[in-house]
Amino acid sequence: MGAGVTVKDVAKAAGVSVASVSRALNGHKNMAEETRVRILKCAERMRYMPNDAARSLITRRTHTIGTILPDLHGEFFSELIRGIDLAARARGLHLLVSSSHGDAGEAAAALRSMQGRVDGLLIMSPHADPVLLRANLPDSLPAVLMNASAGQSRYPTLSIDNYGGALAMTRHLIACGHRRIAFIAGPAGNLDGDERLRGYQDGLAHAGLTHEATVFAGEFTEESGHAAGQELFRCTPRPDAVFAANDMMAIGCLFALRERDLAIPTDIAVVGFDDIPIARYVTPPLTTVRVRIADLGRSALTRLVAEMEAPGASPESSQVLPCEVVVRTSCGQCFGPHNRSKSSNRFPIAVPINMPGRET
Amino acid sequence: MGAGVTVKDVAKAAGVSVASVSRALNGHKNMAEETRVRILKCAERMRYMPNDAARSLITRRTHTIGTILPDLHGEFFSELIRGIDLAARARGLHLLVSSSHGDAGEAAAALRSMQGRVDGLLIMSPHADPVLLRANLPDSLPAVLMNASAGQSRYPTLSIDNYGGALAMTRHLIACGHRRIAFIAGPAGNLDGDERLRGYQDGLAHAGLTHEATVFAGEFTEESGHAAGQELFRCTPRPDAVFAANDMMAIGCLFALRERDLAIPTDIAVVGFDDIPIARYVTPPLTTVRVRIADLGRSALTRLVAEMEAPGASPESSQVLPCEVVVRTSCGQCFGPHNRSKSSNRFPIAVPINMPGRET
DNA sequence: GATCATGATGTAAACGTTTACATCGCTTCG
DNA sequence: CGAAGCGATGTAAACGTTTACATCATGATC
Repeated sequence: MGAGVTVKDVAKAAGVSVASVSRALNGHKNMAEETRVRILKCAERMRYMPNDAARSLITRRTHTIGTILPDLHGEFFSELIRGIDLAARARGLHLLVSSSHGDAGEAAAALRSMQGRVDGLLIMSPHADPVLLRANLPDSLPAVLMNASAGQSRYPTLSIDNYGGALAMTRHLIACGHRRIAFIAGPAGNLDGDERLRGYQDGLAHAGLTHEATVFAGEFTEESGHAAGQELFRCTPRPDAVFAANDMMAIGCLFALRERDLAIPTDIAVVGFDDIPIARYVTPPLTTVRVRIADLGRSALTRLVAEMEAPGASPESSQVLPCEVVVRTSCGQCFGPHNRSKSSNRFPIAVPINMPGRET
Repeated sequence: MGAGVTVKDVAKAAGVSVASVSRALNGHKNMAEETRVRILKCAERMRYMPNDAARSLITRRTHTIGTILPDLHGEFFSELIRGIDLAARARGLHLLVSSSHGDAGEAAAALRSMQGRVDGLLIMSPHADPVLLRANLPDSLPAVLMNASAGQSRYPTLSIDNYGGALAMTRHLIACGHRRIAFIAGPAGNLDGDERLRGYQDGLAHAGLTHEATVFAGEFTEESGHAAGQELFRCTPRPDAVFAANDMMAIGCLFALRERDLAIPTDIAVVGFDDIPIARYVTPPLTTVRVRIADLGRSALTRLVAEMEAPGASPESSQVLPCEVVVRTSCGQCFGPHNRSKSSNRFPIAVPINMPGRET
């Protein structure tokens, strides 16, 4: 008992037809109350559980949404999935996750294998270009892209305001009195990294500091940040601030500078991007740009559900989520407009750039 | 085109029967090579993608495993899912996640909704007692429990060696010369917390230090650790070491002690449990017990697959995963047997307790 | 009392696959 | 030449649901 109990079995036990069982289970209207409870009782007693595969086949609804992710490592994806799950759960949707697609072939296989298992797809993948999607996704399957290069796809796209965040952070550093601001870049070709670099460059340009720009190569890893930190000593004059394209590199850099006995932020300021949990616990606490990752996930799912309910209805297909500068102590004394009060180490002040996203 | 293309359509286009299409697609043996390629070409051209719901219905295989988790917050579940995903991917299995089951009813609903969608289940839930499982799971569905109170269920169970880890850490502290060792406990009734407490108590007992035991209440949160750290000043004589039941509390405690200008580890040692990523970045780097979370996930999945392939075959149904003490600097000078060399801040020495799990 | 609307229930088709079995044509061998 | 064997292919049933439609009893209406 348990497995293998079908509507048929329940029908026989209750002395009715399968149709009645189905109706009772799905709470249809035209039923004698007496029959309904009898059927329900039988189902309960027999530990009947509907087979969702069969149900999906006929209703063409799986109540499941799929997520295609490049990786599952680290706080970023953890948060992203959490945001998605939260929103999905609220709507009674299941979550099918697929990750670690090293190459386009794997990504394609992942896309195809979702066929018939999901009602919609949330996609974040470096390989998710329009042609791959076209070839491996039925036209009728709703999907939302996350963090892709926006605008070029027929799918709605959500992304982080990397440019705006980096611009704001650069301005903040300038407002703190820093002039020779170096940047540690992300891996070549990485879209997020490139946008952050652009924000940094424009921030300097707006202040007439283009000639001060110094860019170190980086790979988004702690090690590459550490290397950049050592590299930095070759510069004369030495920069008075370093802006890393993500927090892990900022932390690596921080350690490299401390190994050479530089005081942070007195001798040199260090700031990052992402606001991973670790950021507030290092010494000194890291000033950074907060990205509301869970919000990205939640928004993407919300957008997807809209698409599922009314395909192609929503006009604005592309959306950019705001970031915010989080001032802690690693950026030094602040005299800029953002500096409302001395910020606590452990309970940082969040400075909204645009409209802040809702808190999780 | 794309969606709605069925075997029937492909069959018509290729001028064969649906059976042949199915055979071609699934690579069966008895087929004329010429027919096969013609069918495959047609399928490709029409962008045919099999409907997995229909396939599952007839084959009774979903190639999907479900995970029931209490929550998705934080590094712990991120790592757990990663470990599971890694192992699942290697076997071509999909992952259906379900989380945040506040009460038994939600957990029950989650279990039932997995019916017909998964080939097996990985369950970690405080509500997953035998009777709930019995009522909501078909007898034939393989499942593996993670971190539950072992032994009382008919399902295989995997858990962390909380007791052994805490015991080893307590011994390590004693070996470092500490005597008045306080403990910050987990939330009341939490199984992991209770086991860690027991390990601490036995560790003291073995050294004849039972009279020195001091236990503070905690909730596994940074705040509760902070509170315990303040509480600690009331003790006379003051403890010379604090062992928190998890890292977040250890960190909260660390900050509380520093706020009162105690030097760590000179004035007082602080150690934790879990080895979350933050642990190595705080100042001073935290000595802690490493739990191989991803390994837990991977092992659980491996065990589940074994169960799926040969139900009830494996004799040993319960398994405990080892932990290891990670010596950094927050525990002070070590003269114990574990101390092979002065450990680096950022590249800690791992000290195996039993047999260390494989590295990810 | 015949007609009709109404509400409860049953019958059977449909969803898109896989696969056991039947069929057919060919080769091979006696 | 006919039987047997075999390989390629087609036919149809099965998986467990949902649901359009048919049926049937009941009571109301004229």
